[in-house]
Amino acid sequence: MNQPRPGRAANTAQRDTDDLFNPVSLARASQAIVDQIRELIQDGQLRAGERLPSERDLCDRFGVSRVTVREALRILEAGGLVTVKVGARGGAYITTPTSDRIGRGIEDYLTMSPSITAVEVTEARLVLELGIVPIVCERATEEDIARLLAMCDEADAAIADGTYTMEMSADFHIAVARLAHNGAIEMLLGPFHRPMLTSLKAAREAAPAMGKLGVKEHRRFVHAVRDRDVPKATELMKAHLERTAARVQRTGAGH
Amino acid sequence: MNQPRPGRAANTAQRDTDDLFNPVSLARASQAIVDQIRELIQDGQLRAGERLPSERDLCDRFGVSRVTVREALRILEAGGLVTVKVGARGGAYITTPTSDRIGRGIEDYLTMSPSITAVEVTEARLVLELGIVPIVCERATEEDIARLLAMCDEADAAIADGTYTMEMSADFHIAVARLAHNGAIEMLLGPFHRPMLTSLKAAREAAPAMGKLGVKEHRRFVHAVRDRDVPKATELMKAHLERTAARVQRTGAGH
DNA sequence: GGCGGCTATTGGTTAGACCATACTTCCAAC
DNA sequence: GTTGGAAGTATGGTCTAACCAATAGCCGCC
Repeated sequence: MNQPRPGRAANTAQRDTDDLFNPVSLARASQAIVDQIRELIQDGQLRAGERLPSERDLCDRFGVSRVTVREALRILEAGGLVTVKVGARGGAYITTPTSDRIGRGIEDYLTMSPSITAVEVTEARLVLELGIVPIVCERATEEDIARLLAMCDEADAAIADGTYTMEMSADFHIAVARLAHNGAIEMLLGPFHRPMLTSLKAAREAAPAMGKLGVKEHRRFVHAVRDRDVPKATELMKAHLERTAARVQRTGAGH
Repeated sequence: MNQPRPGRAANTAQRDTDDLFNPVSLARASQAIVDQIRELIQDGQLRAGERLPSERDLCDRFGVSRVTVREALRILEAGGLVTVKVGARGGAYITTPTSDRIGRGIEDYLTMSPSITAVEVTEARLVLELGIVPIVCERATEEDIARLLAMCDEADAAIADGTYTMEMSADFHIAVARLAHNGAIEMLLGPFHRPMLTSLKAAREAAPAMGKLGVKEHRRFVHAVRDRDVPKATELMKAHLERTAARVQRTGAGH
């Protein structure tokens, strides 16, 4: 187990004296590169918009092959830390993670983790959507409220047409979340809607009547927000969401 | 622009008849592979624990080189959808994303997105931590409460030693969140603590006194939970968090 | 019966090559 | 002079072929 150091490999910063329990191998050069670049970004030594050296340059600097550098870039790209462009003046540009990309990860987790039940997802959503009501009541501008009411009008029209969809309801809730004017909350709440939609679509018995009642509740909620009536808005939203939650529970925990 | 089909490349499922607007190149074979495998996972055709074919097998099946397959695997791995093991019987195993990995993404977003201020992060945390109080009061078992009290005891001891750290406070809050017995909430709340810690550490004037008061508040909160007194527990947690929030705000929005 | 080494499988990495893309430059035609 | 296109160049995307490293499982020796 302690031969004269076999191959190439930038792992296990080898120490000759056999002092006990030395760290045991980083294994995977690409990950080491990722860590290094990630740290540079977090330290602010690389800022959004800046361009990393070309892949071939990075090979020289890190002392690895292009394949390895490219794998590192793929990982960083998957994490939303860089975007890669082709062509002259192409390369890896530092970028700040978008809520979309992170949302995808959260959504994957909510959807695919077997330890997360639909009931839990619903509950978490309830915590978030109720929690923001006071903030929304405080910050919503007249334009914000007008926009929400317009959405209600559209929804009513869609119901009359028979073209109302669950997506429209989800859009309303997302629009409400946006009124908190808090990017962190928006990012957290966004990913909940697709999993909820699939849960609900599986359970859409009596959809038209449901939709009609839902829009009515939406509108009353907007009015409460307009009146800055936090308790009433909270109460309305709670009833609205719990009715939805009941439907999810009735359908069982399946995703 | 319509030569006899230049090279290899499995993109742009070429159609000879020039019917209008054919899809225009997937650009990046590795991404196409990722999409395919991701879909198989979401459809349930690949389940957690199952093993993908070896890289060399996948090359044959997808008709691409090993480099390309490996890039795809790196992306999937970064998203927490597979883990790759080396050696005989190694390979890519389907896994369900862990909250840790997703948390890393959220944390990156909270930390690095310039559009997210520390104030927003604090506010989002407040929404979550207050929102779960009723759930915690309902679900906390005697053992849960005993464990929280034990943490308070340890914290007191650490304060006496002068070894109390912000991490211990964060651990307490994480433990509380765990009592909601809701994986989704736990996943959302976890990532907040590291950004908060760095914000707070930057601002730790008068840390010792601070810590002492904090632990006292923790203990009173646990007592309220034990008594299933939702309003009181909420009130205590709110005061506790808002005191923290005030410190963050005083220090400015810097991350 | 248990232990140690062989072997096969499989991921990790390298090197060098070629193609596709997109920006730059420059020349020629109007 | 302006404009349009052609050549040049930098850069990512992919391929091939090979070797190294880690691991599980088998087999033979003691």
